[in-house]
Amino acid sequence: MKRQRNTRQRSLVLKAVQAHREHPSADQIYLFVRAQDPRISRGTVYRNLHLLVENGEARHVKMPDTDRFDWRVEPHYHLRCLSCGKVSDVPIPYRAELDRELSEQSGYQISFHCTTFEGLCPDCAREKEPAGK
Amino acid sequence: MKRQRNTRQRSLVLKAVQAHREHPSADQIYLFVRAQDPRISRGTVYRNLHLLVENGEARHVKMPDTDRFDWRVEPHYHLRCLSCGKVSDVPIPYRAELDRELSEQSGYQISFHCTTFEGLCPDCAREKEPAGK
DNA sequence: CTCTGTGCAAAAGATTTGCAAGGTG
DNA sequence: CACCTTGCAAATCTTTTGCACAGAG
Repeated sequence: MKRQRNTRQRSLVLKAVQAHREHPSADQIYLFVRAQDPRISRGTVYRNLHLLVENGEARHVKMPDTDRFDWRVEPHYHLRCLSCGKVSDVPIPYRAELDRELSEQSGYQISFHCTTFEGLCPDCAREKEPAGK
Repeated sequence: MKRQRNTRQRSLVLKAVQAHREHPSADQIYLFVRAQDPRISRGTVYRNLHLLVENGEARHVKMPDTDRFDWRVEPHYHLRCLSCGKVSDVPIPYRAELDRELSEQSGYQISFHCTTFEGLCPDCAREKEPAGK
């Protein structure tokens, strides 16, 4: 593995990821970090985000709109509001046995699985219901 | 709902989706259809793919690399090879009770969930193993 | 005829990359 | 001082869109 250096930019990006609980996008991280270092570039933020993910210090979460990043690295499921796009963690525990089960059935070496629930959050549901329609 | 017309391009796109079992990307569909109608444009293919999805005649599958389309519209899980990118259907049945369970726990109106397993397909696993690391 | 759909090309986003200069170990 | 990193800008890649014209009903 290539020897990595501790740069100011790198640690700013890591702190930014850890400071967010709302599963921020790369661009949100960029804007957040840039508030502390106006010279930082998007390229640097993207490069460092990928490094953090490779190092296991952050997690990459694929979402229909944009990719997001998560300070929680242990496997867990996500919940996304179809209306406002908000992403939250899901209280249902990760089912590792599914990976084993499918490995046997399919012959694949399954590493993990990602589950994302989609629906309306309470706020958005309230907004659409009342009118009765 | 707006009245839709039956155009040659539209049915070509639908047939193209139904002709594929490997979860093709929009661009693969475009190339496939263009072989039959060299004048068709990417815009038209994208527009028709979205219409088919809205009409419930095809399904949109989000993947880490590119979005893909699936002729099977009933809910089911997917399996993707981390090495070659191949996507297959998973024999494990869709668990609708999770949506109900999470709806109660979270207060969201959950519509559905997507699960994608990732790992090495038998071919790619064989390619990496033998040398014994 | 009327209005949806198409083709083309430009626009839009998000992310990646080449390169010279900078900064870390 | 070697070489990993950064900034900047240009390049990609995928998908979307504006508009005048074509064609389905």
